Amino acid sequence: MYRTNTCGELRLSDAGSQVTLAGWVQRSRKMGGMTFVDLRDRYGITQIVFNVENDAALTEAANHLGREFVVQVTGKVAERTSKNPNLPTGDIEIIAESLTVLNSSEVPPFTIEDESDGGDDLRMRYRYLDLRRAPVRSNLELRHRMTMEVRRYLDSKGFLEIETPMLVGSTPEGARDFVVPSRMNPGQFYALPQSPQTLKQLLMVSGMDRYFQIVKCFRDEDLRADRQPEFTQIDCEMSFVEQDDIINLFEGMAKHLFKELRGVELTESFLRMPWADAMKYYGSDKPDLRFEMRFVELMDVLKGYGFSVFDNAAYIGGICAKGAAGYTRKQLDELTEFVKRPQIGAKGMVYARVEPDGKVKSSVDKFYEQDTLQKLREAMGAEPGDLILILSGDDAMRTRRQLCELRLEMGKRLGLRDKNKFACLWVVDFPMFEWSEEEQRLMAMHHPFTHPKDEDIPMLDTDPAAVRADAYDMVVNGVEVGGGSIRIHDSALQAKMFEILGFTPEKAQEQFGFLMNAFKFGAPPHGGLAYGLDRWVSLFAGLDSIRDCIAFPKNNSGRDVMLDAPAALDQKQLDELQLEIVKPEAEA
RNA sequence: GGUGCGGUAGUUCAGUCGGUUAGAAUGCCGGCCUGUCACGCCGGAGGUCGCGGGUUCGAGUCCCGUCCGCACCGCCA
Repeated sequence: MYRTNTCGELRLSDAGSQVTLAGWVQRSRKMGGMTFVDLRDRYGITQIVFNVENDAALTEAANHLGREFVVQVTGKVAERTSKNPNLPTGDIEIIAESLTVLNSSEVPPFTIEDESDGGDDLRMRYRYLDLRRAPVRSNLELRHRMTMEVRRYLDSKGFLEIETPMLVGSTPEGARDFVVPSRMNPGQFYALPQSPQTLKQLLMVSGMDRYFQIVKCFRDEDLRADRQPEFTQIDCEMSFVEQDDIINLFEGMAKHLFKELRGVELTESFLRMPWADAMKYYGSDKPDLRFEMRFVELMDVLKGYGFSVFDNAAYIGGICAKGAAGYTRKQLDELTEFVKRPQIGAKGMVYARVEPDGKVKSSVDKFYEQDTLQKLREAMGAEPGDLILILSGDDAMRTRRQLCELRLEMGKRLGLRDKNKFACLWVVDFPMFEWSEEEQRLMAMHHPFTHPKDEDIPMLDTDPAAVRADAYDMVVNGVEVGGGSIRIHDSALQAKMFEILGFTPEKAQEQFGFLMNAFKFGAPPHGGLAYGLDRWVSLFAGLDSIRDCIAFPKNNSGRDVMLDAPAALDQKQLDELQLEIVKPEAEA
């Protein structure tokens, strides 16, 4: 037996008992005649004490322990003469009687402590060491508890967890696929699923009725702090349901998770905001509602006074930052620089302070009389001490997106984006399509299996761009944590959808014939939703990047720096797969 | 595909206007120390300044290219 106890469980009540612990040497402190060793495992840290008065040879052995040595220690639990209130085990220590080095260790390349001295890249290279650190481990523990709670909740609602294949066919719509060559079918390729979308719909045709799966999905697109090429979805589908049924059930799950994992009791129903409102008032389909600061459109108020920037604008919008009238010229210049950054792209920013006496002082005072500025103040609902920030532009949608960035920045600066506050909502009534400049055609905004709103179906022929869908996203603190839709279950409507998306009937049959065929055999009305597990865990743990809750994540360029993948294949493997690497001419 | 920031000791970083032997902290090694828990004290070792080229009497520093990392835009049905 390697151990009788873990390094996290012994307390004062255990004093006097003989125990054996095993773990890693976190650190040792040599005091001359005595040596303290902090022994660490998954469960905590326990102090071991060696004393020359008890055993000189054993103490000498302890003095040669290095960081991260794996050791086994037997001894008596004793009350400490000086306790450490920072450790759960801080009231006791183990008076060592024997010491076995189970394995030595090289000096780790970074310190394995809560606050490591290692940079991201180095820690990823040695991720197995990084995972020894308590903060990283606790993220994985939270992730584990989350999947357990998801299974518990969905099982209680009658859901079946069913696995779907990882080797599937490539789909033309949507993200790029990771592809896998087939040795037995030379020249042909599987694709890894971007999501089990069509398969779960087929499970509904099979009568499975309530399905879920905690499943890896793969998308060969560029990465971000919140985007990995492989990520985990909580993928769900239900039959004989309307949008409200799905929203209610998964809102229930969200509340369950908040309660179990964060101890946050959410009693109110989540706000349901039409997509058009989200864009109009927040410039985003995933508004952060931890703070209000709604957009106010100011075309009627500010246009036509000779300020050409506004007079020529297709959109003028403002936000009101409560209590920020004291912003200095430097701070305002910083904000102007912020919105002018290339990735935001605004031309400039107009500001107006409401002074204690109610007068409005703006950066465009020479164009506007005080009574016009008072109309501005009224429109914005601004009070003395408030700061009004205004952006304008010749493209309403683009200007709203810029204003959205400014709003989020102001929210951050005013401390309104508290990681311990949670604002949940559903964004509903998404447009069915969006225009793709690159492809010069309509693309499905959600996916091509999404059911249009019944009342908008007639517009599929006349004005498809105006058609709304039975699609919904759950948004928490400005993060899209999940989304779904009611699906088309009628093969004729599905065929029409493909037609609008520019598929020929032959192409649609080739790519999605299996689905449309299945729909001919009694497909039930159905719909579903997928939650992004990594994003939920990041949200609950207050992480800046989903990498921190993934055991072995990829870096910014999609590489696994620990495994050094991806890598070239041996010629033998290439031959077997009948693949040929064509090098660029410059290299040949 | 694009933009920005970064790459100097094991690690995290500083390094002025281009100028002597490239520094600090921490870690590591050795010594001292019997109540530490970020122990303390003394001493020591440790550098391809990412790589290649250029400018210059002289480059960690300036220029060009390139590789790598991070953030973002495009992209992500």
